[in-house]
Amino acid sequence: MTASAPSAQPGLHTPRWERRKESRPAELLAAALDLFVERGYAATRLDDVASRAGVSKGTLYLYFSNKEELFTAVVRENILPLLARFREGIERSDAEPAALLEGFFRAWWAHVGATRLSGIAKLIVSEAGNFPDVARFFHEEVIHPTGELLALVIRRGIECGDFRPLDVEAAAHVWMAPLVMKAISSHSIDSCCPLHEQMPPQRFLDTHVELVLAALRNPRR
Amino acid sequence: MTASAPSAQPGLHTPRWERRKESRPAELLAAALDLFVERGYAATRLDDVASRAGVSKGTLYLYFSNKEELFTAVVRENILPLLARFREGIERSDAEPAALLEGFFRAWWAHVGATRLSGIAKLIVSEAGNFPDVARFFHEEVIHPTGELLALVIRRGIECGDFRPLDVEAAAHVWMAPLVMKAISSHSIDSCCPLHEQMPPQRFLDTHVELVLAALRNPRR
Amino acid sequence: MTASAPSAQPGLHTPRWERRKESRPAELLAAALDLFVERGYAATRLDDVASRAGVSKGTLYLYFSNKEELFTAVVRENILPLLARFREGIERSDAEPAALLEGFFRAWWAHVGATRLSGIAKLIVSEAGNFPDVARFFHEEVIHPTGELLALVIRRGIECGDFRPLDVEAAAHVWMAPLVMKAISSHSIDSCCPLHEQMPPQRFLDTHVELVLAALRNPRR
Amino acid sequence: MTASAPSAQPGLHTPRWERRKESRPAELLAAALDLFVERGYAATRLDDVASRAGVSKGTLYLYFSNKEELFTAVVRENILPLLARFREGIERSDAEPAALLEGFFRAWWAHVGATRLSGIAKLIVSEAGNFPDVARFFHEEVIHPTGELLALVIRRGIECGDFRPLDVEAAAHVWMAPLVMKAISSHSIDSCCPLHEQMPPQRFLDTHVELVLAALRNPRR
DNA sequence: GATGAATGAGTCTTCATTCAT
DNA sequence: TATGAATGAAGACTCATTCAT
Repeated sequence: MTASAPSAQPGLHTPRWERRKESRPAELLAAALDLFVERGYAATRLDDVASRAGVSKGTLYLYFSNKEELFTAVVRENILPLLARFREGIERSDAEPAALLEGFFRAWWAHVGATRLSGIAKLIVSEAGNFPDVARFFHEEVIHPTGELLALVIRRGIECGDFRPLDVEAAAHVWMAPLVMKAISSHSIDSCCPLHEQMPPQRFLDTHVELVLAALRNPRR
Repeated sequence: MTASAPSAQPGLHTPRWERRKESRPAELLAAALDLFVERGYAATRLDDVASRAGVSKGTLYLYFSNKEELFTAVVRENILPLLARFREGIERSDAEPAALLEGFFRAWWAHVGATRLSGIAKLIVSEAGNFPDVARFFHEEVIHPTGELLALVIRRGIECGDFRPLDVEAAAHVWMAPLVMKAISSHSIDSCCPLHEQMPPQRFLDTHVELVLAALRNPRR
Repeated sequence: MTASAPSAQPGLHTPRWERRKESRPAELLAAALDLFVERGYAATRLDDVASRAGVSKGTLYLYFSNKEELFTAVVRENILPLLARFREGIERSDAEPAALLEGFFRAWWAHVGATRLSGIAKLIVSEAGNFPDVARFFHEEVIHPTGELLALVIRRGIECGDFRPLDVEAAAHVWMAPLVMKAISSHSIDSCCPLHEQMPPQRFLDTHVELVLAALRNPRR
Repeated sequence: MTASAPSAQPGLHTPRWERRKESRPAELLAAALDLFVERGYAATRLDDVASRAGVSKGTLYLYFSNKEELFTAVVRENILPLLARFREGIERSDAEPAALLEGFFRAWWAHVGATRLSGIAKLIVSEAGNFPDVARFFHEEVIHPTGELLALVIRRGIECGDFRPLDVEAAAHVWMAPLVMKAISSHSIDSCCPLHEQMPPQRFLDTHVELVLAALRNPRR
C-alpha cells in the first residue's frame, strides 16, 4: 500500500492512492511474472501479486479478468517484444559463419537468457501440463523459430565449407539446450545453491561457444 | 501453503534404513510422482493421488503425515536407487576414454533420462522456488556428483592424450545440459506438441554424443 | 448486507416537500426500478443502474447516499403519485354500484396494474423479507387503503340492494388478488413464457369483472 | 454446530460431528428453502444455509456442486411430490361439480398453499428474472396443469348444466389467482404485518369458494 | 458536479486434514 | 487398517463505496 498512515505534517496531504491507469498493467504484469516464475501458477496468490505491484487485490481485476488471463498476458506481453529484438540482430548480420554463430549464442543469452524471458521459459516448462495451449504457443512462436534460425546459420556455414557436414536440425536442438537449461536454472536450482557451487553464466557461455565451434571444425581444411 | 521456510522441510536426508515397512503402498508414490510431475505440487490434489493409487484419501494419511512429506518421499525414494545403478556402470567400466564417455551419456539416458527420474528432474526444477531444500538436496546428491563423474571421465581422456585440453568443469556442465533439458522437455513442452515436430530422443542423443566427441578430438593426433 | 433491522431503514415517510431539487436524475430512479424489479435488490449492481441511466457509478452517489436509500427512494417516488390519481377517479365518481365497481377494477388496472406500479408490487412482494419496513409501508399506504376503498364500493352496493350481502372485507381481499397477481406475473412468470401460453390481461380483466358482478347479483331482484 | 464445546463429563465423548450421509441432503434442502424464500437467492449466504442445517459450509458442497444447483434442487425436490398428492385427490373424486370444485380449492390450499410449496411459489415469482428456465419449468409443470385441471372441473359442471356457461380458461386463471396470491403473501407481506391486519386464510378461502360458486350459479335452474 | 480508478469487506468455492465409523 | 463424511482455513472473485482527478 502507498502510505496510508496519516502523515505527520498535517498541512501536507498524502493521498490514499494514486490514479495510474497507464502504468498499472505493466506493474501488475511485472509483479505477476516474478511470482509465477518463483512459485508457479497455482502457488501464487493474486493478493501477493497485487501487493507486490503496490495495489489492492480489487485493482488487479480492473485490468485482468481472472488469474488465467493474467497468466496468459504475462506470457504474451513478454515474449514477442524481446524475441523480435533478438532476431533482428541475427538476420541483419553479414558476418562469417563462425562469427555469426558465436554472435547468435551471445545475442540469445544477452536478449533472452539474461532477461526476464528466461523466467518465462522456466514458467512455461513448469506449467506446460496445466497450460498446454500456452506451451504450444511458446513452442511455435519461440522455440521452433529460434531453432530454425540456428539451423539456418549452421547450414550456411556448411554450405560454404566453413563447417563440416552434420545433422543440422538435431545439432540445433542439442546446442539450444545448454542455453535454455542455464536460463531455466537461474530461476530454479541455481538460485537455491551457494554461489560458489554455481557455474558462472559467462564461463558457461564461453565454453559452450568454444565447444560448438570445435565440433564444427572442418577437418578438410 | 507450500513450505518455503527451509528449516520446515522434513528430512530429505533420512537414511535409507529408516524406510518403513515393505507393505507401504509404492503405488501412492508412483501416483504422486505422476501427478506432481504433470501438474506441479500445488495443483495436485491428494484426492487425485489417492484415487489414482486406488485407495481412499484417508489411507494416504496412514503412510504420509501430510502433503509435503509425500512430496519429499517421492523425491527421496526415486532418486537414490536409480542413481546408484547408473554410477555403478560407469565406475566399473575399463573402456577407453571415448567409449567410456559415450557410455556415460548413453547410460545416463537409459538409467535416468528415459526413466521416471526424468520426471523428478522436471518436478524439482519447477518447484525449486517452493522447496529450496529439496532443490539443494537434488543439486548435492545428483547434479553435482553426476557432473563430477562426467568431469572425471573427460579429465582422464585429456590426461592420456585422447582428448584435447579444455575447461573440464565447464564442459561437464554444458554437456549435461542437453540430456537434462531433453529429459525435462519430455514431461513438459514435448508432451504438448505434435509428435512430428519433436526431435526423437535417440537422434538427439546420437547427435549429442557425436558432437561431444568431435569437440574433444585432439588435433595433435 | 441487505438491511433487515427495521429501525435501520431510512425514512419512507419522508414528506414530499423534502424532495430534492428538480434536476435530480429521475433516470436513475427509473433505471433502478427496472433492474430491482427484474433481478431483485441484492442481484442488482449499482454499476448497472448507473450505466442504464447513462451516468457513471460515482454520480449515483451524488443523489443517493447508498444502495438502500436508492431502494427506498424508488419505492417512495413511484407509489404515491400514481396511487393518488387512481383514488381520485374512484372517489369522485357518482356512478351506480355495478358501474362503479367495474370502474374500480378497470381504473386500478389502468393506473396501477398496467403501469410501473406493477413492478413495485412485484419488487415489494419479493423483498418483503429483507425490507419489512418497506413492506409494512406498502401495506399501510397502498394495499390496505385500496382494499378499504373496494370494500366501500361493495358495501354501498349492498346497502342500496344492488348487491347481495356477503363478507365484504374478505371479498375485497379475494377480488383484489387476481389483479395484483396478474400485475406481479407480468414482471415474473409471464415474462418467461411464450406469449401464446399467457392469458391476455384484457381478457383476464374482463372475465374478472364479469365474475365479480355475477357473484354479487342479488337473487331477490 | 452440534456440540463442539468440550463436554463437562470427561468420561463421555461428544463427537465433533456425526456421519449422516442419508439425511444431510434433505436437511440442507429444507434450510435452503427457508432462506431462499425469506431472503431471495442472491441475499442468501451458503454459510447460513449450512449452519441452519447444522453443518459446516464445506459439507454443503459434498451434496450440491454449487449455489445454483442447490437452488434448482430446492425447486425440483419440493414441487413434484406435493403436486402429485394434490392431483390424485381431485382426479379420483366422483363428487358433483359444485362439491368437486369446492374440493379442488380446499385441497389446493391444504396440499399446496398451506405447505412449503407456497414458499416455492413466492421464490419462483421473485426469481423468475434470474432463473427463467426454472420459471418456465414451474409454469409448465405446475401452473399450467393446475389451471387445466381447474378448467376441466368447471367445464364438466357447465356441460351437465350445473354451472352457467362462461370463459372457462380465463375463469380458471382468475380463480387460481387469489389462492396463489394468498400463498405468496404468507411468505411476504403478511409476515411483515401485525396479525390483526391480516385476513385469516380460512376466511379468505371460504369466501373465495362461496364467491366462485355464486358466480357459477346457473340462472336457468 | 461528474468521473471512474482504487479499495477492501464479503461471498463462493476448493482442498488438506481430521476423525467417526 | 481403511474409508469417506465432515471440517475450516485459504484463495479467487465481486461489488458497494470512496476519493483523486
